[in-house]
Amino acid sequence: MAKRNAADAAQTRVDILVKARELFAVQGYAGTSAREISAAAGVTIGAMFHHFDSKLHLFECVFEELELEMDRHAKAASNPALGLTVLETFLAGVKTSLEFSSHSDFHRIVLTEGPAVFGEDKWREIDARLGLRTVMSGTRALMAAGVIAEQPVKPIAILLMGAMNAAGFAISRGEAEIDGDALIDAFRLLLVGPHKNA
Amino acid sequence: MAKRNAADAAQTRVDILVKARELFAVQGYAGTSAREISAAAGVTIGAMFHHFDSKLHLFECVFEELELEMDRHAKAASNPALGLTVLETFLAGVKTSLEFSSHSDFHRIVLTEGPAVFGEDKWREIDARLGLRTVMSGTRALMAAGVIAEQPVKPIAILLMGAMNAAGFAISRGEAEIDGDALIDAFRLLLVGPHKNA
DNA sequence: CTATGTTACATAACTATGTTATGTTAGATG
DNA sequence: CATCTAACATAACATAGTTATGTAACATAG
Repeated sequence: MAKRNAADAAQTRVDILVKARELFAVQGYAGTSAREISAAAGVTIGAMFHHFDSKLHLFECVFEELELEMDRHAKAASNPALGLTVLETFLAGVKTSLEFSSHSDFHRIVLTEGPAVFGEDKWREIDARLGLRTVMSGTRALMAAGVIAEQPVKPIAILLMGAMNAAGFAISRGEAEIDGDALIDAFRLLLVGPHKNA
Repeated sequence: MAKRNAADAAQTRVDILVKARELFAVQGYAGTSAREISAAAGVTIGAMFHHFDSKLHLFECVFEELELEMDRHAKAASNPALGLTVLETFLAGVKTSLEFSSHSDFHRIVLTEGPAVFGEDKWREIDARLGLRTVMSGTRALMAAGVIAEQPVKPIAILLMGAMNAAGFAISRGEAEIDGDALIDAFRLLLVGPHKNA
């Protein structure tokens, strides 16, 4: 078969993206060959390279897709919900992002493969552009409410975002003693300090 | 030339390790070919594969070397120094580990390439075995001293270790507003909370 | 409706890579 | 001195990403 219509071609492209995502998520970037992806998608390598400039470009497209999904979830969660305190609103955002970080596709492709495939600088640039702004705004709210001490916002936001990422990693390991609630509790206590509880 | 003595062979092995470390640190694992390493070390590929089973094995050896260096530094810093408070002793440990995380070799090879090359599970296993115990013991000291709230130690230790890693990443980027002191200050305020200062 | 061009693929060749198989030689050992 | 083995070198191999080339269906112009 050769050229069908534009809709068919778009479908082929989607098929490739779907299979690439599945394989990258399980086997990683280096562990997945271009031929394996094209075979899984039911097309030839030539077709794949017709739709994507390179294997790296294909990975970028899968990566971006996951980023956009994450972004959608984060925006939904950062909605200043009904009657929650500043702290609990922040923690709700943390919990959502944390759940997302533990999605195996996102975790493997964005968090693990991303830095090695793109190089750190480029990856951090993307990560900061996407997530740090949200965390910084939440952090400012915490400071304004007196939950955390007044201080420059960026350093503390970096620490909190790092803690969130680490929590996502920890959850995805499925280790004993560690689950979302335990980490959220730890986050709450970390922010509130020992003086208000006990 | 062929077989010299055992000392010469050991030197050859070291030469390969040194060059592999340099190249992996700059170009990453996938971006560095075995032939490039052997050429840089002044040997043939055959010689390289005589000393190391595979490219992965060579990477493992470089990785382990960096881990041991880190371990040595961490132990030196966790020495309960003269007259420091529990908090300041903990922060001194944080600062040392943070400085190390910003070493480009360690950062690239252990923190960035490691997870992608080994896979996350194996990498986390190594990371936890090496670092988490130290952080947990420091965390216990903080709790005993009343600096942070009484709670299960592992979740909070995971968050703190994640924050430390993120701080190391941030520093290595050389971004404006961010340096070791700023992050240590943020760490101090995060632990102490708003109630003791101001 | 036919001619033409473009798009969407397929096939196959090219190069570089990790790896392995096969030498070859110098030093240790008996 | 004979032999064995360790320390290399050389070359072949399979697979990877990539590219060049071919081909057929569809859209469009006339």
